[in-house]
Amino acid sequence: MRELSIGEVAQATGLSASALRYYEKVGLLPAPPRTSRRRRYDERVFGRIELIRVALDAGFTIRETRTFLSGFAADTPPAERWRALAERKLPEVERAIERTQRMKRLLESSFRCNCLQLADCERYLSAARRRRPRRRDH
Amino acid sequence: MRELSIGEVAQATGLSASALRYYEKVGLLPAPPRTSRRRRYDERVFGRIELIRVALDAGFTIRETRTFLSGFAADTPPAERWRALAERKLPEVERAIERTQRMKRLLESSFRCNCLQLADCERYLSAARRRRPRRRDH
DNA sequence: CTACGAGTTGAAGCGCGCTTCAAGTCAAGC
DNA sequence: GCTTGACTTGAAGCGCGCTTCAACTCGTAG
Repeated sequence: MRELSIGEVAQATGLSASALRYYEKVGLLPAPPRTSRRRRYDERVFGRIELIRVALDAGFTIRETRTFLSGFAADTPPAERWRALAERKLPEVERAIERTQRMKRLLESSFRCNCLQLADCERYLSAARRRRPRRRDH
Repeated sequence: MRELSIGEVAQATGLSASALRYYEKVGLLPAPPRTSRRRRYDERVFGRIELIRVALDAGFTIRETRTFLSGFAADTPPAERWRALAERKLPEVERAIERTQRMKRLLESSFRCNCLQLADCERYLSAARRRRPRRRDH
């Protein structure tokens, strides 16, 4: 079984060496054995990295990904662990979708005003504010 | 025309006083006159703040918002300036939408595997990697 | 006189996922 | 013996939009 340097793993996965070191530091990747301080990976690291990428691509933070990979309930099958974490994550992602869609709508539709100067917009909005109820949604 | 303290403006807009000071520092809000160092706003600040909120809500960064508010082409009407900036911003926001939607799909659909242990997933993925072409989309 | 509360400033901190830097280590090739 | 190049480490930096902090200044009320 061929051993790989960090550079080779980086090359093969498209990640940077510094990212791999970082993943190790934060506990996503197990620390591989070393030969005169240099990391020597074996091929199984690719599976692990794939898992990490899927989790991060799905929007999980490093911390959440670590929970998935090495956290609680090691006896529960991965698919079920994923489902549990995903269920908790979903609302957040859905809010993100809505937010970005709102942003798109705002970009496309806002400022139909005919003001010739920003100052006119400002005066108009200040005046409108006195007539309308104020709302903050955040 | 009533003068307002930073606290009153904060209260009325739902922003924090520190955010208002920050907006002033980065050039989104003009520096109001001061009475013994304290900011004294007049009502027109509300129009300005409304403009800022719309721009930030639409996804513009502080820098872009500043460009919109006080940047180039002061002779061009606001609506047109907005359109120009929005057009440049749209692709980015659309990418964000697609990204979050991909995240949602990943959360919902991934990990249909039947592995009982993560290690099984890892081995499976490492093996799959040897058989399939590798792709990195980022 | 004293205490309080709301304001002031510049600098530092935060969370996130890395990257970058400085300074060193090591093996192989010439 | 010297250079090269890939690696090592811990610490600091980044971009973003603020927040938080320490130390100070005022005006007013009691």
